Amino acid sequence: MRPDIRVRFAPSPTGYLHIGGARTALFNWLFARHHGGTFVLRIEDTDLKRNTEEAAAAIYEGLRWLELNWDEGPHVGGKFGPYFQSERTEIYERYLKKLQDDGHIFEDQGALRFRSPREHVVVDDLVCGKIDFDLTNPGTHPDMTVRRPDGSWIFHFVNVIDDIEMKISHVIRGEDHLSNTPKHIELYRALGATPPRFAHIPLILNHDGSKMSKRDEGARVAAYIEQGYVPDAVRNYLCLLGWSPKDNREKIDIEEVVKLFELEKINRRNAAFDRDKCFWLNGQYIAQMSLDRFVELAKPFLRQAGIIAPVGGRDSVEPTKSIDGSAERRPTDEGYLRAVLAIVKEKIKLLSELPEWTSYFFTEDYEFDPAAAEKVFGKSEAATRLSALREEFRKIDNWNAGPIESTLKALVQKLDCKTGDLVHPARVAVSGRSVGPSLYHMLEVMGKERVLTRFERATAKFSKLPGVSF
RNA sequence: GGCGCGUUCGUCUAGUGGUUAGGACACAGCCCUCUCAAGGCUGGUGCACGGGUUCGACUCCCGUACGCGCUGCCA
Repeated sequence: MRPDIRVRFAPSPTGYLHIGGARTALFNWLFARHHGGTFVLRIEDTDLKRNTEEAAAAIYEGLRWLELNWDEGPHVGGKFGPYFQSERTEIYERYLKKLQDDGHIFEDQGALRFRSPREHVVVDDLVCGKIDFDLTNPGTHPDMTVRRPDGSWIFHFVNVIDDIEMKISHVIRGEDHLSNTPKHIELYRALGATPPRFAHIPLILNHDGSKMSKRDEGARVAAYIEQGYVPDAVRNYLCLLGWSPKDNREKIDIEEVVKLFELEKINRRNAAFDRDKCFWLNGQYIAQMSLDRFVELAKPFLRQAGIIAPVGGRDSVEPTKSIDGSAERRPTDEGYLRAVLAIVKEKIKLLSELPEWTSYFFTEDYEFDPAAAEKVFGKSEAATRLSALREEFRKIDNWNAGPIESTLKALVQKLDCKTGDLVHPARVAVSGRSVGPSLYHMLEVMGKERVLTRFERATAKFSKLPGVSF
């Protein structure tokens, strides 16, 4: 434990959490956890006093989703609060008074400015190394404003004061602040405070190298939540942007990263966000996670799609009307849901793909993809073969993938056709789609009765009007 | 413009004076196969450029180019 190590993530409540901000938060969190220090969340709402809580909600949501829990800050408190800058005015007044008394402040048309000592300032950065800034020229480095005429505060000033007050030991932030750092150090010195250690981490850019702005797709953490990314995967990917375990591992547990993480090992170059790799990593996480975890993550997406009941607590599958108007008989238990999810788990890369991959398991009113129907049932033998397959399936007593497969294969021999000649019609018949999970497992999960019913219906549907488009 | 940071396959990276420059994603081909994936195998593409230093530079130094950031009474 290193109680002296205190870091903070200090976002402005803009109404969303930027992916770059998320990584800054992540690196702060990793550093704190690595050393057993404290991770503080501070909301820098100097500018916008209204709707702060609302705008900050997206930040909380993003951080919680990534499981970057803060030790001090909004909701959890702490002995260095308040953690909203809008509530710290007296503190800033006090520091301003001190600077004024010491002659560091002068008025400029109503605004207050800090008079620079006009010296060289060396920033000894943990990531970038020692950098010498020449602040002697007022033309290139004007005295910074600390308070506007209307009394509102400027970021540089309150940021430094809060870091002093909150006893921040290491400032880990985006490289866009590197050039501001010498100014901040001047402030620390004028206040007689020891500056914290600084670590400026590289920025995240778009894939084409341009700066990622809030408008860019993928800039908001919320977008990943909506698209069905797994938090562990996104967090893992973010770890790899500017940091590396150096042993060629890509998928790496967060506990392991906490163990290995060091600021000195962070890259200095900006990194482009590679959506493909993040997507791939997400698939890896889904394929390798436990079924329990997958079910837990899948439920919100299934609820939203109306596939399972939108109630909290119980996720029973509600009967809906089938095509002929009678109430469907289908399993309403968790077991069926788990069985369905188990066979699509290794197939999907995003949780948002779940509805299209699972809806037909839960309703008789599933759509038939016209292209798939045309391709498979365009051949006149398809319906006949499906009918024959139904007859063979009808005889199966132990309805499991094994017997289902051997029965189908036996019929292939008998009819002297290819496996696909039976598999494809069967797949389209029960799902309406040409792609899906392993057929035999899918049929097993659906249950014999349901499969036979669907086969029958599809046979009728596709043998009636040969040649007519579906 | 000034100041600062950066520059290894398309992208993320390993590499710190002597390597056939390694891995991953993406891409192409093959295998597997009931579809789609997954998995396996194979392949191509890289040290921005120019000077130094050195027996020897991807590795060190200087310059150029390019990229990014800062240069606000934004954060």
